[in-house]
Amino acid sequence: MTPGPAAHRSADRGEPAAPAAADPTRPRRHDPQRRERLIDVALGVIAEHGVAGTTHRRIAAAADVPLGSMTYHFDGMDDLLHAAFTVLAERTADVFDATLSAASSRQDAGEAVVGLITGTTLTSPETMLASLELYALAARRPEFRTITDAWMARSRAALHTHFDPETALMLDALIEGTTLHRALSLDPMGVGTVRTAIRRIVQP
Amino acid sequence: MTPGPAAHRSADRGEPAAPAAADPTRPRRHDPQRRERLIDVALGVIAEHGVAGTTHRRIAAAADVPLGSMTYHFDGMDDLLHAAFTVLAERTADVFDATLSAASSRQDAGEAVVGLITGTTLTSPETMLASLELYALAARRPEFRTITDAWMARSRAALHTHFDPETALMLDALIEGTTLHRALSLDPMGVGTVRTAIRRIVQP
DNA sequence: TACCGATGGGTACGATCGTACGCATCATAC
DNA sequence: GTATGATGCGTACGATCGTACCCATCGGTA
Repeated sequence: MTPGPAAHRSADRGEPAAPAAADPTRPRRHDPQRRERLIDVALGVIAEHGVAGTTHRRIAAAADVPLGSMTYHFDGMDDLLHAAFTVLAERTADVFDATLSAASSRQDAGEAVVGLITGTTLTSPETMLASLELYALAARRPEFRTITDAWMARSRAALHTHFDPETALMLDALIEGTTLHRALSLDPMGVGTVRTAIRRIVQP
Repeated sequence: MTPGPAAHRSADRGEPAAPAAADPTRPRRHDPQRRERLIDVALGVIAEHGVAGTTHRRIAAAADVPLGSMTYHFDGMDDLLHAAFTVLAERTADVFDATLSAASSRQDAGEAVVGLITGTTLTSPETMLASLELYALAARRPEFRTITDAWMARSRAALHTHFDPETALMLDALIEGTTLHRALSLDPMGVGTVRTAIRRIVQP
């Protein structure tokens, strides 16, 4: 047995297999980072097709790797989803953290939040779509809750450096609802309204 | 051809079929409302397994009807999802409408919103889980947007009778974010915090 | 340089799914 | 009472999926 990163609990079926007549036009590739690349591609597939439409084959095709590569790098679909959503949460939280820690005043922080909501980094279609899928998954399956918990904890901590705990909680909820509505609504609320909402929530 | 409610664009394969030797212990049932019941059961299945895990067989088993009944009453999976989510949105909006129209003052309306958020009707696990699935689906597929659009329009209209348009928008977003966080968080924010947030948003 | 484990690559298998029928039987309109 | 269409029921088919292999071939280390 060849234990890959995602070691299988193997159970031989003792079957023959056709010789792997490698396509000469497609030589073997040296591809470190393949796992990381697969996670990236997986996030795109999740955003486009939802968890419901995310399959090993679809990801493999999108990443241009053979199907077998999926089972080598990931110990099943759940492991793949967990890895992908973890990356999503960490990336997003990193941006959130960095932006907020760059703010030097309470007013700056408020405006930074407005920028995050109305900007295109945190609320890109792909990020929003994948986040929604994560929420739906985490709400149903506790083993994915750790991802959202850590994410929310980081968000609150970042807000905490500028606002009192209760305000941070309310602000976090407002951010969530605003980004969600902006993603779903045909005519999303404008920047001015977002700014007004933030100001009302953070006032002493 | 027997055109059912969900007429098939039939294409005969000209195959024989085994005689339907009905199980004598399970006589044929007279079951009007079956379609409505299937929609109800489908919402439960969606909440429990997500759209990803929602299958005709699973719903049929949960509703204790034969598999064939699914294709008779619904013209495919999308039709089923559309019907189920439409019912979800209308039911939820009905409760929202009724509760808000019962409020006679601005203060009453604010307190009614607090009650909706912290109560158990609008934010039951099943409703929240199914709603999240709808959001994720609608964000990705425009043909489901009509459901969320109508839902959001009704919510805003209901809030509109008590608050100015901009406040209604902000309040709607806050409600969304708060219910979402309460559903995902391990220790959801308390009633007091919710009330404070609502008051801050609706202040003139 | 000679190994050898880590990685790349192809494919088969069993399970499950959506769907489409064919037939049986009831409710209802006449 | 009888015809007839709506509805209930069971099952087969082709597609697709997750997964588990087997084999080939590199890269790094001894």
